[in-house]
Amino acid sequence: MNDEIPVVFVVDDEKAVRKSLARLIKSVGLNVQTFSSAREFLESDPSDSPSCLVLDVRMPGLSGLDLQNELDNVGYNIPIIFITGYGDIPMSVRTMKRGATDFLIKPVNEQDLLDAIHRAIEKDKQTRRERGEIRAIQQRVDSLTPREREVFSLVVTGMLNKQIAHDLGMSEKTVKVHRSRVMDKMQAGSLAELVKLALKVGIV
Amino acid sequence: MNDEIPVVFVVDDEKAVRKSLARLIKSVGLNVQTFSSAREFLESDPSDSPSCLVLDVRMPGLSGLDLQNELDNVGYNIPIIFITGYGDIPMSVRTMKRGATDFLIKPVNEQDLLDAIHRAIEKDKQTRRERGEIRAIQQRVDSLTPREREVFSLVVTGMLNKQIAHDLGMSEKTVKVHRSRVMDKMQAGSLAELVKLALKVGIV
DNA sequence: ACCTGTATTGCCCTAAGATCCAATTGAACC
DNA sequence: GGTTCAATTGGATCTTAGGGCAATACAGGT
Repeated sequence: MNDEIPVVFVVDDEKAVRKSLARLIKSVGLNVQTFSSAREFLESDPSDSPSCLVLDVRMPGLSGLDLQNELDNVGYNIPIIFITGYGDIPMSVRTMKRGATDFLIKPVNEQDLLDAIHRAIEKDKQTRRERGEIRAIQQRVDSLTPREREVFSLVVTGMLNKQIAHDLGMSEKTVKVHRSRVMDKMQAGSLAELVKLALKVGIV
Repeated sequence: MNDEIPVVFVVDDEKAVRKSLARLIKSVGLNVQTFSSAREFLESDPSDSPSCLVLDVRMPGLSGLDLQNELDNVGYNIPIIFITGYGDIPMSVRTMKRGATDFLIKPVNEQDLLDAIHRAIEKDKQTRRERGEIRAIQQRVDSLTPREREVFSLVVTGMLNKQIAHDLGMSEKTVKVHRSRVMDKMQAGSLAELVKLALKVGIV
């Protein structure tokens, strides 16, 4: 999934710009998908391969800024490279503070854009790697029963079985059984590993 | 140390700007220290209290951008708010990518600047908290003897005393002694806590 | 009624970790 | 030469953790 060919999404209302950007991006061996509006992009299917978004700031209908907000709201955080012909400093600063990876001005320097794209793709690969790992761990957590989850969260704070048993009002033996299942389901070979897994999914 | 009154450093070559910014910042109860050049700021003592830097981009001698680089190189990462009368988009983007917290244009809107300053101060407080914690943990690690450190790093991977003893060519008994000292010196009440400490200082 | 998953507990036994006491060796330092 | 510290090991004891086997209980679904 991560070794697929990266895709660059281009959203611009001018057909000539789309064509020229697509040609440039294809020339370095990357896949391209173009959209003539933010709406059109929002209605497309999220990509499974590493990707980034090259986005015109000013467009009829939803602007590039609107799209950035919208993607942020739905939690689809793809690296965004803005390109614009009219932007001002406050606009560029706002988008950068919201997490854009770059902000280029038209006419865009080809090498600058390609560099930005490569950085963005790398960044996306990295976040996909991390997310994938978190998801895998979270799935294991989800497979725990309610009781197992309780024991889990207390175990990783360093509490002894005895204390956990007292806290949850059960016998020490029961704690041991749950604890053992937790280690199994979480695929942890040791308490140390279990703690690391817990930290990665925020069960502190 | 963190509950001291925050300090805002102002670096601008124009005296009038310094005076006006200082007056504004003082008016909301913050301390101010002004500098007429980047050099002057670099030669001052780093602050112990939460602080941020309000920095003019264009100045004779070292520019604001140069100062940002220099501070980055020496690892003094104070939140920086740029202000400028002449800046362009690429410049603002470059500084933001390098970690500036804001980039405002002259004449600066007073409320915008104060908002930016408060955000920057909060950010600095946060990084100071985190750094302080890391430093405290690192000091404990530094108090470990070489052998204890070795045992430490193996313990937090989840290895058993027996395995550690074999790996390091010592008896299991010796491992236990080192391990016990590690728990003591690291002030960890349990293996779970020890693992958390190890992760915070990057001993994975 | 029957089966499954979850939760619970008891007893027993082994392995592992924690603690306390005690001792030896070598290197560094005064 | 004496002191201090790091590293090492042994023994004895106690506490924890983990696993096996067996059993009870309850809820939901077929």
